[in-house]
Amino acid sequence: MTSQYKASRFMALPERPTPAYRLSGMCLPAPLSVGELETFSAISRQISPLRKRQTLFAQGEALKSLYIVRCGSLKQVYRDITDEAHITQFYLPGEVVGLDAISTGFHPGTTQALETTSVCEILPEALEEFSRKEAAEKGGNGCFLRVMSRALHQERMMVRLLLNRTSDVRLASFLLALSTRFRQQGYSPFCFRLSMSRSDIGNYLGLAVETVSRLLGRFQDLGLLTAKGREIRVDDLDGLMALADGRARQSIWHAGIVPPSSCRLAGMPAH
Amino acid sequence: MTSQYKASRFMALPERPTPAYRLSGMCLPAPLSVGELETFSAISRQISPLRKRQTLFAQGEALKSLYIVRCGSLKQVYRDITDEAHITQFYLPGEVVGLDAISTGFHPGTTQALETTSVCEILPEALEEFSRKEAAEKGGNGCFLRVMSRALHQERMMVRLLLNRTSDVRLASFLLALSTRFRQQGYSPFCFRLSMSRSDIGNYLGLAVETVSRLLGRFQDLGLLTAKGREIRVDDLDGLMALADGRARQSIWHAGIVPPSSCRLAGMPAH
DNA sequence: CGCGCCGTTGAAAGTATTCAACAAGAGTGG
DNA sequence: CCACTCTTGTTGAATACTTTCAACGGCGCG
Repeated sequence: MTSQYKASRFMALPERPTPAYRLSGMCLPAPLSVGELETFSAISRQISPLRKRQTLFAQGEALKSLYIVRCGSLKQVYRDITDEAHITQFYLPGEVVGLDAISTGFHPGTTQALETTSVCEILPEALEEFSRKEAAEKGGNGCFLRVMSRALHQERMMVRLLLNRTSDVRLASFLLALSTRFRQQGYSPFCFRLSMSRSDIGNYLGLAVETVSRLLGRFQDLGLLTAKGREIRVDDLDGLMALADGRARQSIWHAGIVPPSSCRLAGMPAH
Repeated sequence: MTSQYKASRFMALPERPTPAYRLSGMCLPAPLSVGELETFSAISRQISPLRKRQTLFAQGEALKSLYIVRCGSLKQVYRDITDEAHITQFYLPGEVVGLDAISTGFHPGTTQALETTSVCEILPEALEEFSRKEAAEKGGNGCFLRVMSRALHQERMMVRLLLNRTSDVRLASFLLALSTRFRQQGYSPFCFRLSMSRSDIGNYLGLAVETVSRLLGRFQDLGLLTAKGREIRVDDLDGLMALADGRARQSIWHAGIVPPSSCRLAGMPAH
């Protein structure tokens, strides 16, 4: 492990690429950076908020616009020929929705609000105009391409995360990704509310609902977090990260139930 | 099955999007269409062939160019902090290599030839020039964006394929994808040679080597194919598809060993 | 208030991995 | 060209992990 590079936690830095990847926290797409968000905001317009369960677009619908999530969250569901539904992505604030429809011009999956959600619409005309200008100025490596490339990279990391990893690593990674996202949005990374059901999480991570439930219970026993319905409080972030990175000593089922370290609640609001 | 896109069996058609997805065969990226290939050939130049095991670029290297595979095959390996290697993609002829490096400007994984392989280089200057022209003509939905979007979509399908599916479905899908690719390249879809080891396949599909080996043996017992080392002969394409689509009657381990249907070798050269 | 969905828990079953041993092939050097 | 060695592939047995099935409590919504 060559050491010439310092590992940034979740993402290679442009100036100094991470030579090896940390999988934890790769469970969700990264939001746009502040600069990108500004860029896109300039060419987007807000549309009326979606209510819970309302769809932004349905599978098979023609691509009209791309969207950026402002607040709230959505899930994207691909339905296959056996009529099974697969949740392929959760979209949180700052994320671009609809990129996977560009190739065919039709949305490959239904996208649906998990709670009251507001999104901005990027009209195709505005995007074209923007691309034209951008291309003229900077050549092919536009902002938009970078966003797509990042999505591709992250989807690849997701595959690897889900593929060889055990259920506990997957769930820990997912929770960490959420925690990171909440921090980025200025919310507490320790206390948050899941907008998706256990069943959605299980579907997304390729686990049975029962497994998700059991794991949450087990995480709680281990003092990693406190879960009450959809409210999550992270009690031991380091422990959760160790688990997600595969650095955990052993299977969580064999681990004795350790009393939580005294410092774990430091600085946290009691919920 | 029109068409403009040959792989319509696995891909939504622009005129009539498939409302629901068939996962089988989604194990590999689709090659460029004939039109796209022409477009990119115009701005690319051939470089000297890579020998087996030679790398095109290493993880962490700066993105210099994109590449299109002409003949042969490569594997892309991401190495994570625990020093585990994950094969994220096999690149076959017609596929664009390096898209996932655009976001950071550095290659997230090492890409290495599995056999003697020749690739074309798309120089960044040429690509920029091309993008500029394309944007000026058609706006933002350029050829290049479509290629990226397709890659994203396929990576997503890959996740779903690998996530809930059993090992037999995964391997059958992978073999079918290969078969399809060989047909598209004008080779026999029934007889081909795997350029990757069992271990590579297992890594890519998230299975232990032993499992891959056992499954190939079992497929053979079931009369689906004949495997001799890395030479594969598909004996029952429909059966393999049924398996990949999850339409198979039951677990392959419980299925009795059926004598192969009489027509299964029709039109096939004895190898 | 009742119904349906969501979440939890236990027990049984299945599926894939790990470990171990061995066979076969490819590459290397004498 | 052959012997040697290391990698690749195969097979069996034991183990581990996750799912499935089943039952039940709770909550929200009509």
